[in-house]
Amino acid sequence: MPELPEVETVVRGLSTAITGLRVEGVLLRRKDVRIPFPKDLAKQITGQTIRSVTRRAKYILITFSNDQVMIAHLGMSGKFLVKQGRVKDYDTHDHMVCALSGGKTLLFNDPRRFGVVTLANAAELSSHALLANLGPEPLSRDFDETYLLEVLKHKKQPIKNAIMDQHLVVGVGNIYAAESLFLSGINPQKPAEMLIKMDVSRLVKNIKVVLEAAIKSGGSTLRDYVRSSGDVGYFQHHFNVYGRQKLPCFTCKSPILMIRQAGRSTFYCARCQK
DNA sequence: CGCGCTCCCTGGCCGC
DNA sequence: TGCGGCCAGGGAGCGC
Repeated sequence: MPELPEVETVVRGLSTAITGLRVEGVLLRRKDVRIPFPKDLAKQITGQTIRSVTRRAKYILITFSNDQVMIAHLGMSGKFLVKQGRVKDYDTHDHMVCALSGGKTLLFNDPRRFGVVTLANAAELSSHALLANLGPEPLSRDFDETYLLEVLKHKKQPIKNAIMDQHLVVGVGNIYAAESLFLSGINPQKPAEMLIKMDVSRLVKNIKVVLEAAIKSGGSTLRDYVRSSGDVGYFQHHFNVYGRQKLPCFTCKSPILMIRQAGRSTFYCARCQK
């Protein structure tokens, strides 16, 4: 499901829905997703109040009144759902169920189980193994032309793979990598070190443009992705290349190509992207 | 050490 | 309709 805009959308929805509520009970319906749930998860958060819901990269951070932070990642298919009332019949993939005050129920559902739910102390959060080596936030001022030029220097890997590397910049996944390279007129196969300053400048700008536009649309809804409210996102209607193989480029009418890079599908226009 | 490949897992869709 | 194959928004780990 999620790249940065989808995670940001989930975080905003969750923040509104559950901030200030108290955890009345936790049910784990299996012992792990991608990694085991902490053994003392229920004990650590039961009775605590949810202080905030924030984001770092594609990780959702739920901070409790005892300074425990739940670090959650949605992987490919993870969802947080907030329901009014207590849930009786669970979906097969409802792995974590949190009963909250106000009669609300928070569900973590993840069919493919590539997601993560774990805990850390607030004070040790930034040095936690999952968060310690992440690159800058793409929408922050730290992500600029000077930075990207520097980290792409001497990188021979294709530019698309480079911008999807979370150590280099976070939040850019398969969709938004393709879309930002299209807007920048850069061939996704171009070795990163071959980008000239103007390419890098455009790429930085367009990564920000595309992510911000997607957040405004509530993210992209593909397949069954829904926000915790059950609403869907709309940004998929703005794709220029993603999923448009063989269809005419909106700019030049030549067919969009689909190739495979590092095991992932890449979509681009060979005429517009050099 | 930098990079690509494989794998984790389930489900939906397509073609036969 | 049933079934096999292929694909999927992520990322860790391994081997070259």
